[in-house]
Amino acid sequence: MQPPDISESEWVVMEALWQGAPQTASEITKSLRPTTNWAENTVRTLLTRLVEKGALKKDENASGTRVFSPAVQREACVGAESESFMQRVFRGASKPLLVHFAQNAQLTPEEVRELKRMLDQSLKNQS
Amino acid sequence: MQPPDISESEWVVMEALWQGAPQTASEITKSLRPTTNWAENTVRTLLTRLVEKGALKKDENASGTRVFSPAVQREACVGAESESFMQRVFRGASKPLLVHFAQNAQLTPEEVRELKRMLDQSLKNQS
DNA sequence: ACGCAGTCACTACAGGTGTAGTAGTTCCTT
DNA sequence: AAGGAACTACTACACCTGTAGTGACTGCGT
Repeated sequence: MQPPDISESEWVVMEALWQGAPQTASEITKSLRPTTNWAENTVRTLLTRLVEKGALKKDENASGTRVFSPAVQREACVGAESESFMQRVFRGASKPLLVHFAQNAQLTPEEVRELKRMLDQSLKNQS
Repeated sequence: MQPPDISESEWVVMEALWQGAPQTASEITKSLRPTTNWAENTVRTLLTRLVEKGALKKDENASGTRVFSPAVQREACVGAESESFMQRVFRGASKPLLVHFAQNAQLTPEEVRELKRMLDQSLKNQS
């Protein structure tokens, strides 16, 4: 079960549900309103499409209202998107990608230390 | 002049031209054939769209055949794509992004050393 | 002079996306 | 019981994308 392809607007909805599920359509709409200003029907359309794609599951709560929850893990989707992005823009090469982001990120010394530790770790786990 | 939005197939064509320009439509088609197997008309459509978007310029060579060259720099497009990817998938946070790719990349010890150097550099240049 | 190969601008068409609108059902309120 | 709010499934529609096909023009080889 590869994670399905999730479009930009759909990501916004998924994020809301990864942050807390299950939620009803109107709860999601309300929580997104400040940032997106989408009509409720827009959110509903996205929800429907995400269910069709298998990214969400639909259920009913005690009062008979539909509620939605993720059917795929955020990590899996992040992985898939990242992979396809790396292929497209960096021709699949992770080093140039890391170079690019390392140069453009404004990291604190603390974050740099942590990343360097992770890089060392990644060597060890490579066995 | 922000770099225009370039779709997945369009990237393939752009890469060919970033690698060497100017080129005619049939030259590009031939050089892409092994990997994409696209009909020449497919490539021509992509070229036309890229010219419309302002990503390519069209010109004529000595024998009157149209030739194409990039009108935007690869670096600019990579930057724009990277930014939008980071926003969408990592909510704009570069550290989690770097963590993700640092963990998943299979880097050689040499590459790790180099990256660590770059991270240090990025701290200094931040001033 | 004719036909074939290359080139070109147009057109095509289905599936995905962004962004809703409509119309029907249901339940709560007055 | 009637009106309105919430919910739902459908429908709409324009633009982007992937992937070509058509028909016209042209210059080269015979």
